[in-house]
Amino acid sequence: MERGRGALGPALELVHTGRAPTRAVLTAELGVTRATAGAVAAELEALGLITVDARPAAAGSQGRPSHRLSIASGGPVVLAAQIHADGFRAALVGLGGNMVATAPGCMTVPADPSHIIDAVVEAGAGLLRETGRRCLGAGLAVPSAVAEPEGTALNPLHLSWPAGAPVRELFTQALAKAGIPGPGGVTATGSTGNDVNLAALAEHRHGAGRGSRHLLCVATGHRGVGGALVLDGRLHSGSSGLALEVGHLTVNPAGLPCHCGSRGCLDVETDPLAFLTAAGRTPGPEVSLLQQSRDLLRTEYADPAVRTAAELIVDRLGLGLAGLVNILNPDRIILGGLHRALLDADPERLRAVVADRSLWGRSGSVPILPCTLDFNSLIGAAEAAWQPVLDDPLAALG
Amino acid sequence: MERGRGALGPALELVHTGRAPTRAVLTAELGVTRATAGAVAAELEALGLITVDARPAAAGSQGRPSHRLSIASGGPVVLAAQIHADGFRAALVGLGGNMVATAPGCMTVPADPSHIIDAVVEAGAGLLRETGRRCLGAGLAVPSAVAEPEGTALNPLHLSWPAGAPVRELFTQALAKAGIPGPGGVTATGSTGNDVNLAALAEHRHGAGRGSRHLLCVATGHRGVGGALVLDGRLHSGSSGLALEVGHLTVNPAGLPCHCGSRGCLDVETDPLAFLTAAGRTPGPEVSLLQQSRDLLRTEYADPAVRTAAELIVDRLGLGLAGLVNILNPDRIILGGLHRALLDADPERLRAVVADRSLWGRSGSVPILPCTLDFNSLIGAAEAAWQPVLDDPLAALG
DNA sequence: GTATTTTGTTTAGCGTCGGCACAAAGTCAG
DNA sequence: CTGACTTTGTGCCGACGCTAAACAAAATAC
Repeated sequence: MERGRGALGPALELVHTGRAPTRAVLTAELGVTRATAGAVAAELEALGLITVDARPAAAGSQGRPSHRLSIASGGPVVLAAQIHADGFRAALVGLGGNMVATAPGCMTVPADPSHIIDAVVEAGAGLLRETGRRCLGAGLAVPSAVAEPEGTALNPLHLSWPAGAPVRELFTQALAKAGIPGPGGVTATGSTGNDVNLAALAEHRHGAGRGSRHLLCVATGHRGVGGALVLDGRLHSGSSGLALEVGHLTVNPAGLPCHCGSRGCLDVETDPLAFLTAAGRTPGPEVSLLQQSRDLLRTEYADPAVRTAAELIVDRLGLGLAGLVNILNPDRIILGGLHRALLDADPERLRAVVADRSLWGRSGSVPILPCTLDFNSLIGAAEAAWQPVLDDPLAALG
Repeated sequence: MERGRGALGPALELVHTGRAPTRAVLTAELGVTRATAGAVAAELEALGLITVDARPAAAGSQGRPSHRLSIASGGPVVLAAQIHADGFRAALVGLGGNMVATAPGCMTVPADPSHIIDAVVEAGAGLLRETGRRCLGAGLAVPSAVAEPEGTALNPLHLSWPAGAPVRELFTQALAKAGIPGPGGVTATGSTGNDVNLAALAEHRHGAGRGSRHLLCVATGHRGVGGALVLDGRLHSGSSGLALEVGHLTVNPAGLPCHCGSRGCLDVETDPLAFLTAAGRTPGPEVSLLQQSRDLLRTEYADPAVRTAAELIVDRLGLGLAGLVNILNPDRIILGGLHRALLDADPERLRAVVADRSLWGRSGSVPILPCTLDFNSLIGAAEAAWQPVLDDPLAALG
């Protein structure tokens, strides 16, 4: 009677990522019969996850007009949270990456991981109480490499946390304490992950990475460079969660010494501090280095010193990206943070450097694109939290 | 009636890789019921791919003794071939990596791709006539990067072929001309692939890589360094087959210039020529550089000059491997060619360098192992040819 | 107004697998 | 030797998830 259990997850993912506006394209995308696609859509609607419009959409073309599929409003949400150097953000996120509610965003120095994670979860619990929405899971992004499968933060550099803080365990405990219900009525087990990884996941699902099968994302925030790889729609974080540490590729053999023991690493040669220094500016303490760099690029790009500095950083970045292209052979590259701003400032130069310095650059260069979600690891944390539901909606909803 | 169609492929793969000696462990590995595992085994036996021993194996433990599953002798084979600088090899390979028949191995300079591929296929056709075995597919390894999905050899450096030679198309045409039957009675479409990639596949299925989920292989033959990555049992060759070009990581900033435009690349700093030069030896023309290097390591490692040279190369190699560990986070590394010999000469030094120079070396170092199949790309070509059968035995056998 | 095209639904049926009872073939304890 | 136990293998049935095919619906095309 109830058809389409195995295809339920893929179907939900298609609607979730906006790739299945109607049952007709759902049929085509899933490669199943119309009967199955119809049954799957009916099942997802019965679960309260999507809605099928009663009236057909505006026709225009020949044939019977199709009914629009959309994310159910008022449907379940997940708790997404992000911890950064100055505090945290928390939000409820529905399917389709819809922000349902956002907490004010506390600005405090997150000295003790346990305290701030408790606060994050409490903020989320407040949002859930206010909105009365059903919560199916929770995700947390931290600015640190996260070891798998333990879920410990190895280098929470900007947070003055102890290395190896058991972030996932703390998060799970806090969720249990706050009584946040998760899949199957049980208290949710939270997902946690490296923020660049999660931001890349967000770009893949809802941003510039949609449709890519081998997506490489590189970004620099305040200090250091982060990378992430999304293969066939799943984050590739290596055998223990520590892959894509791209910051220590050598891009300037005679360059600055790096804490890794080498010199001229991508990490220290292409971050905002390197750019500001190259442009001859002394960074001020008032706003972030990233903000100062962006402002400089926007307002003073005509200044030869600024332009030369930008080109220098672009050349180094291009060298690093070329190295990554040689190793990973992605079909798309998305840049965030300062790298995105540099790409915007002079797209052709960066693409030329990458094509020139990668081995197979001449036989087909990789598209290099700016991120479209501003590398939003909050959305990414939500994506990670939705993953179990996308994998098996029935099991996740009980 | 006939159960176990979906589990047929995974079951065959388990027997093929020697991980399912009996139906009982097949049950456990597949995560199905005994009924299903039994039906699957019966089906595979009916297809002539495996045999179930009539007599139970020696018991020893409590309970009903189990019957041994093994690869059917006299069963179907695939044609595997390898082209190298001095000629080619061709063989018939059964399931389980069993060499069934080997062609004498022509030693001629492969000037024209079309001619040598025709010769390879002719040799294979001869083997098939002699043995009368059924052929289910064919695979060819070439010492060059192979672009996907076109199947063209981009840098057949040692072969004096034109860059971009359509290897797969030539191979497929030659197979059709020779009338080599493939899956479903139709003429086989051949697989072709980069030889290091295929050798890595062989190591994963039948060698030191068995059971690894994130396997990195690095090897140097005569000149240059090749890499390959096997993720969850499938070769990862990137979006267009050009991934894992690991030869141009910088490992010696002040080093030799490389044809890629940089200097101090892994390619020119850790290959046999670099080793021989560092040891103060003038390479002779009689045997290959790889052979000379191996001999030197084996017979004169006591000589301080040789030992120092080896340590120098090991240090550079360790730096390159550490860079790859930072990016790929494999759970195992397998070395071949000279790199394998260097590992054998001083395992601890290489492991220490990698642990020290990789970011997370202290929190768990990667096992670095020598290859056990001598990086046999012939077996790897066979694995690639078997893949369709392993994916769907029924479809492949008609 | 009828034909055509495309979308959606209903019904029947089939293949694959799990569940369960049962049978088979060994070890173990006495 | 005998019976209890443990593990392996098989037969039967039903549930589930899909396809196939016929039918129905709603638009455009002429």
